[in-house]
Amino acid sequence: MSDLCLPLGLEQGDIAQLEQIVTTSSVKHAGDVIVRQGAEFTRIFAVKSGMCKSTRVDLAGNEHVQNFHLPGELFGLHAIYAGKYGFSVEALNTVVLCELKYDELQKLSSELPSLQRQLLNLLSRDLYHSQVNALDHFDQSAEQKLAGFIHNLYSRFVARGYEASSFHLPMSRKDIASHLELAPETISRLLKKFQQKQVIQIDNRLVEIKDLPALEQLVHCHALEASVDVQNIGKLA
Amino acid sequence: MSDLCLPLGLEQGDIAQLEQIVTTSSVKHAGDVIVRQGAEFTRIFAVKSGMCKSTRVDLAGNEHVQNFHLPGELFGLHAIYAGKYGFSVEALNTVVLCELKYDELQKLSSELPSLQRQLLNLLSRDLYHSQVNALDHFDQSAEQKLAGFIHNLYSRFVARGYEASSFHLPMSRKDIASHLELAPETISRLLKKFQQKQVIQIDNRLVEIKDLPALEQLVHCHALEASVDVQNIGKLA
DNA sequence: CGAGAGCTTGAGAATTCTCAAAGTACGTGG
DNA sequence: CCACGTACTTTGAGAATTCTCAAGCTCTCG
Repeated sequence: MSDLCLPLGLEQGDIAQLEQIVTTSSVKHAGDVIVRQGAEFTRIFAVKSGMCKSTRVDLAGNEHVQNFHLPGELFGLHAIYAGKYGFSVEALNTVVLCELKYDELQKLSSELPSLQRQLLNLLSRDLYHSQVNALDHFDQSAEQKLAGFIHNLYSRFVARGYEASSFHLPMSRKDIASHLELAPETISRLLKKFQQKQVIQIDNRLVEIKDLPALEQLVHCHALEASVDVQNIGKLA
Repeated sequence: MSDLCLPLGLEQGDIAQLEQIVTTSSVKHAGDVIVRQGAEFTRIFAVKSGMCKSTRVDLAGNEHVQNFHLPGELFGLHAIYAGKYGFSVEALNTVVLCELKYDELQKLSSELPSLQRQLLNLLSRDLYHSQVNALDHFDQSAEQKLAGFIHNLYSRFVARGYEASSFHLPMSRKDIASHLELAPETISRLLKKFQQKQVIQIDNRLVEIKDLPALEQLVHCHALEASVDVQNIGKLA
């Protein structure tokens, strides 16, 4: 449990101190707002189970889905600097959370060097992901983005030890579209296309990955497309 | 100078310690590589003068310009977690840099609470920018992106105390295009369009902002376009 | 002054979006 | 337990932005 909630890699005694001092748990249900954009920053959160989405209303008034938070993942670190949250966070299904008060966490970290190092590592990891992964998916086609999204979810489930060849998407097509900056219609069309290529099976919000190598090909290599299309002409016609 | 190189907001004595222990300076020239993608992480850098660009070769082998680094800005913090740099950094013109060895910085920060806090703040600030600003510019049109880019450069120059109503762009159109994920031809066409609208004056790589409110309108509001177009039909015909 | 990189301009092509309508799932109340 | 309403999803057709390719121009630097 401490592994889920605080993947901090601390020494045993330090973990105990951390949990006793700064951690509380809470349960949220689909649609519950956990954090409101612009609210004062007091806590960081860790997802123990369930899934959340972070959304932001931009300067032009449009809402964007920034990310989805899976079990074992943290959110809120971006708000340390500004002192307020840059996103709203909402539960997509039933979610169990850890909450850590940042002021207590910071105080404790000045006493525990391993905690301090770990905090810097966590921030840096988020920074790395947000700067590097963003670029890796930047100029991709809609097809590559969606394939990358499904594969990314798969990888994150696997990394947490879940058997993830099939999983539930608790978010709407519109949420996925907003996250990838595509139109919901495009998501629909591409999911169907992937299914026709036998790469995935999609039944409402349940995804099953039928051909992982093909999915990985879709992410990186546009060239696959033609050959798969040829293979499937017979089946579709 | 310490203000430029280390905008850390530390107490006086702490600044002195930091500078003496971990800081060295170096000068680079246009085209010099400062950091190579994938190289072992040892240092973070601060730009004292000049401009750099961070680039990354993605998994598909395409190079992207991640960001440009202006005087007073840091780079390298993303690499703490992975232990290696995710980007190559190259000087765009003559650049003076501060270099800080991270292991020494970390050691010092466990002795200086204000430095520790400041490190967390800096990481969080980068994270905030990379997560929030990325979203704010995500689904914008090419026009909004480019206007936003010019306005962002302007703001960063102003924040550092420069008189920035006109400034030099040391990067190529191709670099700008790559940074905004547009084609270089699109950059050319839009710069010309902005000039025709009398929003900026562009002469090769020198930009002059002629109408700041109009530029800000371009960033946020697509509606302006029509009216400006109408105003300029006479002039263009 | 010449060579090469960088920039501009044009025309046609392609991806993705928008709008509209029909179909489907889910939760609530009868 | 079924019926209904609402929200979500799918599908289609046409429209729009941005890209690609190609050619000519220009600036810089040796």
